[in-house]
Amino acid sequence: MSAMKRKTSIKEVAKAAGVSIASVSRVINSETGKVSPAVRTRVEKAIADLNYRPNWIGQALRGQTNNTYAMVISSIQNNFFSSVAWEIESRLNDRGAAMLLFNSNEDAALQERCLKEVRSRQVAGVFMLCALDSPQLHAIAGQTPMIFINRKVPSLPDVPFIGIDDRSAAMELARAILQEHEGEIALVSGPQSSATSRARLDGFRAEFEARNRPVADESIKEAELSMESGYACAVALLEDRRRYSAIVCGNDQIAYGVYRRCRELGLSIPVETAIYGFDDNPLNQWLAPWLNTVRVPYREYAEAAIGVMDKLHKGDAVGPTILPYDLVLRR
Amino acid sequence: MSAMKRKTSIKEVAKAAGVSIASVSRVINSETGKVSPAVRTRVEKAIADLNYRPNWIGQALRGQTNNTYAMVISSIQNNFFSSVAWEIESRLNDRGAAMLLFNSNEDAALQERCLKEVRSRQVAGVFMLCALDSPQLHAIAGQTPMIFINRKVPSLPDVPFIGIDDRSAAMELARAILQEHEGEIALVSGPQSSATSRARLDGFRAEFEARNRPVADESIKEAELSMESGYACAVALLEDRRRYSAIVCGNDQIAYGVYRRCRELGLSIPVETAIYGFDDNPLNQWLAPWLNTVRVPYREYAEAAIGVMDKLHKGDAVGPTILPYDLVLRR
DNA sequence: AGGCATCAAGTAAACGTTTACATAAGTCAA
DNA sequence: TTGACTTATGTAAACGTTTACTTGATGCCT
Repeated sequence: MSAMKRKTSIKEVAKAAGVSIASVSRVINSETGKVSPAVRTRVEKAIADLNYRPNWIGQALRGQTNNTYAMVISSIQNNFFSSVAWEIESRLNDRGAAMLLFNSNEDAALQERCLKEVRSRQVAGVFMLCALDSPQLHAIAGQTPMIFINRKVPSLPDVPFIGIDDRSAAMELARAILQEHEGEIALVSGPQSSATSRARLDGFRAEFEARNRPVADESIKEAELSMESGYACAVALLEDRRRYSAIVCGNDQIAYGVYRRCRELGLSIPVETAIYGFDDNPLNQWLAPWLNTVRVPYREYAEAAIGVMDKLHKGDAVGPTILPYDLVLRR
Repeated sequence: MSAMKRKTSIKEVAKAAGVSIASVSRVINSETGKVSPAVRTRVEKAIADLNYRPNWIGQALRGQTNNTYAMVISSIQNNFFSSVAWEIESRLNDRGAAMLLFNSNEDAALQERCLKEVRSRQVAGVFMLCALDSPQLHAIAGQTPMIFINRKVPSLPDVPFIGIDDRSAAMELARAILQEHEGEIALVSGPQSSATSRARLDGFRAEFEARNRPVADESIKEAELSMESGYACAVALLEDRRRYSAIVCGNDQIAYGVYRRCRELGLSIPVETAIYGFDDNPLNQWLAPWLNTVRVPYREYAEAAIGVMDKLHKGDAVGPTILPYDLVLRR
């Protein structure tokens, strides 16, 4: 085992084929017509014999574009996020690009560290899947093409955003909820530091109030974007036998946590208490048929993200991309 | 917006600080003592002023190590796999390394394409989370440190493997199942092209036969490692009112698909039919409390993977790492 | 035959680093 | 004062590519 063979370089291929490295390069980049058939075949044979693959680092250093993108994701545990990441990765791969994955874990310090790495690596573009506001984010903006997906950062209004209209989705869901439920309603929102969570909570409250059924303050909890935190909020919410006809959550992860607590308390879902989420993790149709939610078009997110990135590379100005959503009511 | 600023290079920092690029380099790599305090402060000021970050590509080209690893994962949809990937990513990040993520989607052609990319990029190491046998895999072995996680490739016995003893886990689970269920038992195994799936099926059958309760051929299906495929197998398995006391699946994803079909048929889980899986996706405790499974220690996988990678870099020979598992019976 | 395109192949510079080596300046002992 | 040693800094080569430019050969036109 021990020492690994040094990788073969273009020089060795050139020597083996008895040509200059320039010719090898020309063959690799298949500039048809710039090289004679005889040389081409000899070089191709040498490449095959030596099992040569061009060293990407050399290529990247020479040409200023390196075909590597960074994806900073706030929680790889979240099936919705990982689905978006995967869709983007697969499209990047289709064009011979690759994706560095970083998990910020919804932690500003960790995101800061990730972004420093990203900056060193001179990537061709950065996808921020739920970004937090932080200094390195500003350093990257204007230096590297960047896209915010699913959550915008208000202090960077010029960075292209891809998402849905969270406020009006929340309002539409709220209308459906009021229609369905006569009883009391609880809200477990996401962290108010996130623009997305704010917009959702805002939409819910606006609509509930407009219809004259405001939610009492003690029936509103602020969770983090995790199952654990959703669970903890549900524990608080459902203590002393208080019961709700519907519990509306800031996203699906929170809803999963709430679900667990309801199960523990023996509440029948969705008969006694209905649970509402947000995002529609693709897993729901398999594992959470009890969950009502808002379907966010993750495949279109990926499509749009790639399209916007291309435009940024061409130097075009790009505004926000607001995609349509669907209510998923599984009552 | 339009044109992005060219990134600042070491040369500009050197000019701004009025020193040579060598001095700047020395400051960056903080070789304490090799540079005078005066120069150090001037350089540090220039770095801060210009918001300079060393270009990783230059560093990588010069030193032969580039601090980037590749993770090729067979299904990012699978929460167990993505948890392992995440644990590894986080550990790599701790040491200032980064991880390229590729999704092979359990498709040999796609994996081939990913591995070609990997080879070009001259990564420091490759983590294969469920590999398929393929030519590029052999090209990488012996050229770049590589580790197989959760599934070995028999034709490459010298590549370090990290996993559990699938056969004996399956046997132990089979014993528990026989003890619990008097009625008929069905098997929905994973693809027999995978060594892991083979070992599991083998373990189940061996134990069932040893206890004189062999599974009938028509009660064994071979699924792919997806929820969809598990569903399709369950459709076939449960046609014409045939019913099972337990359905044993090759992994949790398959079990989710089986679960969906059982739900559609109105079977009460786990009373009428119990479902058994394998891996214990971390999501189970939240969303699939009905699932019995084998807990594979994903955190230890990551720990071990990093440790083995370090050893490979030192040139040490490494054998397989077999970790302990737990039965998770939620009856 | 001389001049001139056309074409294939080679030469060398450049990309941003690190680092072995050279140089210059300072310290100290004799 | 000189020689030897130490220390701080600068110079230049190297890493593996791509590509503008140069060279040399061939063919064609007049």
